[in-house]
Amino acid sequence: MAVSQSPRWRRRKEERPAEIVAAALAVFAEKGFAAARVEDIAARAGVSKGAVYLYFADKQALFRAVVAEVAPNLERIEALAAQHQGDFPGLVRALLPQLARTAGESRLGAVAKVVIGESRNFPELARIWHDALVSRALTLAAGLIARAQARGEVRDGDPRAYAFGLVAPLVMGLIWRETFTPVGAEPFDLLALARQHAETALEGMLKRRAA
Amino acid sequence: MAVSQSPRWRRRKEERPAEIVAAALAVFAEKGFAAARVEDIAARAGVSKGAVYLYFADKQALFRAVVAEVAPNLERIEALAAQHQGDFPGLVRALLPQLARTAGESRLGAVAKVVIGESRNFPELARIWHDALVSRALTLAAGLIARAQARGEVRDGDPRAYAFGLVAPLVMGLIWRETFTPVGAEPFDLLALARQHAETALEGMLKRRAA
DNA sequence: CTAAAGTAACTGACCGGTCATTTATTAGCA
DNA sequence: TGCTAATAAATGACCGGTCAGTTACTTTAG
Repeated sequence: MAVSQSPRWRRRKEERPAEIVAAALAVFAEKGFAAARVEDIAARAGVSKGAVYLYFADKQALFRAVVAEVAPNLERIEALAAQHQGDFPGLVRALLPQLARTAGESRLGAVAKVVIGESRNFPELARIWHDALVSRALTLAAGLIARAQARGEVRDGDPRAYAFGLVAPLVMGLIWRETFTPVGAEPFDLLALARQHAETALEGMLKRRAA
Repeated sequence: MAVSQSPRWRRRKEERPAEIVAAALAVFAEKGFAAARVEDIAARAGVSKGAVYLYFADKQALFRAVVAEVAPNLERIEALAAQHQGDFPGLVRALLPQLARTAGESRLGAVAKVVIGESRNFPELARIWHDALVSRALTLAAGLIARAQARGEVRDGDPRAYAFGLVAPLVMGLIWRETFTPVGAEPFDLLALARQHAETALEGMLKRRAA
């Protein structure tokens, strides 16, 4: 007999880590850090639990890899901001919707939710997330605003607070989507929110034009 | 001999529940729902683990009690809004800082963080929180805005989106305080944020006065 | 044939919830 | 007033289940 059985599994040293990280992202997003079972992550990656530990030292290392996977999405935004030529309103009108789109596509919001929820138990994760993403994004925005103030486009006021006011509704919308929409709350159209908020915020921040 | 020993414990049926809820609030805020140990809550309340189960059916019931404990803080705000006479700007200038103060004093932010973090595992909690607090607050704000629009004070636009833009920075600030400040991020002055944001948001939302 | 990729059974710790037992308090009675 | 029985508050040892991480073994592939 012995019809050449297809092997029960294959050795795929190269692609395993990425597959495991993708699976981990999904399971962490769904369950949070503590409640995510390594065995479920392994199963979703089509691998046994033991195999996960061939590539990652422990569960936290796995989560760090997930954060590293999601973080680069910010860079698209940073690039966009850096090469922008026009005035402040044009920048905001381009950036906010782009941010809404990027965040909507990636699982950024889901990971953010996990970080927020587990920050006290795993401060290390909160620090990584803060340094790699949140702080950078806020500094970027505050810098753009300060420059616009220097050019006389934007009113006086704490640039960090302005930056907060600019992005918080979007972040809030993301968290809303991850937290309340699944339990039956009315969903938000992130993109529409971003567009209306961009206009409102600009109206609030810009100096009145000389008539 | 028998020098009257002070008893090892006392029977205090009346005050136990409140004490246990207070302890639970602290421990949940610090650890999240899943990672909070009932035994730690009991210890902090000065009671054995078994005693907790004399007053609460299970861990979730305990969390529901915590939510019920924190929720009424919103009612002060609602009352303030209901009895307000003046115009929309006055209302916003009163409400936002008051919200910042109330939220700052109570452990509202801490509980919110827990709800966000565990919403997928305990959707029941998310639903309770949404119905008892978030939805009510948002509906309240949207209603006030819609009325101001009807009076011609506020520009056209989705009232819910405006409401989001109005409160999101504060909520974000709360979450920031609970999540990133403990790991060394620069803290925010919530009250100052509320004040500056109130002015900016008003400038953005109000119709231009006829000159 | 050998190295390393992968498996699966196993271990040890942890924790929510239970329950038989102990102890404070109250009521009843002389 | 002092003694005792009855009651219910509170304890803490324990059980059952879960799960991160380990390890002895099997399978693939050069």
